[in-house]
Amino acid sequence: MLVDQRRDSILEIAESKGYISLQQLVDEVGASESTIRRDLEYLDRIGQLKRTRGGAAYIGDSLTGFDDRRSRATEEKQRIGRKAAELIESGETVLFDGGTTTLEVTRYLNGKTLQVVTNSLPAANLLVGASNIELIFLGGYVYPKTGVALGSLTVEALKGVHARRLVMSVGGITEAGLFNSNSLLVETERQMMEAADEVIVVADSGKLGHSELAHLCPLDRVDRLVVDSGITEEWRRIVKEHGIELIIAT
Amino acid sequence: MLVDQRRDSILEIAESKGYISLQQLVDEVGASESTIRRDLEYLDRIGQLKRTRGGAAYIGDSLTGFDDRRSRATEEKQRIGRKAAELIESGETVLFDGGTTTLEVTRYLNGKTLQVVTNSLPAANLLVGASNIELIFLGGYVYPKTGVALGSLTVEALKGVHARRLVMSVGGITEAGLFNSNSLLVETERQMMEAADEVIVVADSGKLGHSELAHLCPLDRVDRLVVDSGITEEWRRIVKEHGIELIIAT
DNA sequence: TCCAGTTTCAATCAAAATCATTCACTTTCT
DNA sequence: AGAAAGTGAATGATTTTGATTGAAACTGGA
Repeated sequence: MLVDQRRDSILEIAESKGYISLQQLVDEVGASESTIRRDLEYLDRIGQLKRTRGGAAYIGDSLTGFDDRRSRATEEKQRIGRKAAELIESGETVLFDGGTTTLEVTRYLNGKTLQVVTNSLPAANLLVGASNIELIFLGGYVYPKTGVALGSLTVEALKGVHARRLVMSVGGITEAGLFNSNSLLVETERQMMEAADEVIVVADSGKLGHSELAHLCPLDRVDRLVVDSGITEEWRRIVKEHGIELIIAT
Repeated sequence: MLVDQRRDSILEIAESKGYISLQQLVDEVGASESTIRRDLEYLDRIGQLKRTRGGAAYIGDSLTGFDDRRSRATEEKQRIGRKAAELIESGETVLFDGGTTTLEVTRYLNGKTLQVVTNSLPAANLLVGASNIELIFLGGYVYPKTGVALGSLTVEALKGVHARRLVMSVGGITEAGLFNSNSLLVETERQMMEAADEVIVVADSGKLGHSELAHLCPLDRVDRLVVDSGITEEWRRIVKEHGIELIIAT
């Protein structure tokens, strides 16, 4: 086994368990104690591991902050994501905004050949490796909490873009329309709606009837709404009255 | 068997396995150890493989690509990164291009209050959480291998940007100037140089004397060069002759 | 607290693996 | 034929490895 190979496997084991004892590594990797010792020393020196007495601890990267949102996505959001992804066809250009529900949609694009335009750093991370996806990132001021690019740079970049569909999540929906918590975000999303032929809103049913700080647009700007089965009869009626195609993820 | 044929098959085997030992190659290819050795040396020199003791590692998008947690930077690159980070002062606006050495610089910005502009997805991931850093991402077509935004969208976005310093890595440096492997990348980097007052190039000493496909700019466009201590006497002289401040990371 | 027993560590060394270099031989092209 | 380039084997140098050793750091009981 090659040196780098061995060190990679040490890192992998360390990453999966968080902490790993030297003896355990000797057993699993199959090298001598001395060698493992030297490897740990090296990996500590280059800052990949923290050497401790009797073993080593993995140093998590700060960017894992995004990753653990994956686990926190509820089953509903996943179902909504899968259902919404079915609406997207190979060969299209699709716009994705930030938001955890939208992110779930990108997880289910597997295999589709797409041109994806997004201002969401987590979404970009998810898609950048995929060989069949051409990824265009909308630059701008990156909002620290959510990793979404916003502001005038983003709006300007959007003016040069046109897409078949926009997949968007919102903070709240009332009869007055869609809402979000941040006015910069709303400004960017408005421009996204301009740039897309069809607007698909993904939202869990808890968002219905809930309003937030900034008003985004009236309901009839939405073409399709993907929501979980918790939607009330009344809201089904309202949605239909506004000419929105209602898609329920079961 | 023809030379190129043999080298192709080496690459193929390396790609499929990620790592490959020299002995394994001797067995599978059927050439002598010396020949394989020479082939690996060649393939390393032209940047298709990374030669390691006992074998070689494939360079490319066989894995998820740029996932920086897995690809460990060498000690040299870390030292260069730390040294270059010292050149940056709180309160400044700094441009970072893609590249693994540049990425190392961003790791050592801790504590500094900065406005950071970058087209590198890995760099953005690293910095997005930092409370004292205002992050502006330059959008564009995201190049899958490296996670760097390139192309006309990026160039356009750069036209609206001005920064105190640019930190840039390159593929090769000769007396004719700086080189990189990708002409789209070069185009973007040229615009970055336009947008910055001071150009800092970070490179390990192996890049010196090495040329690549696309010519970026002549040497005298560089203000400072941060390099490891492996730099030869001759290159020290050349660098100084072109009025570049040489900074050696020890 | 102290002590004895245990675990872990750093340093050292010889064996093994890998490497760079050299050289004789073959092939290819002029 | 003769030069140039490629190949494979042999050589000694270098690096890595695994075992050994005594020192240092922990542990639990008195």
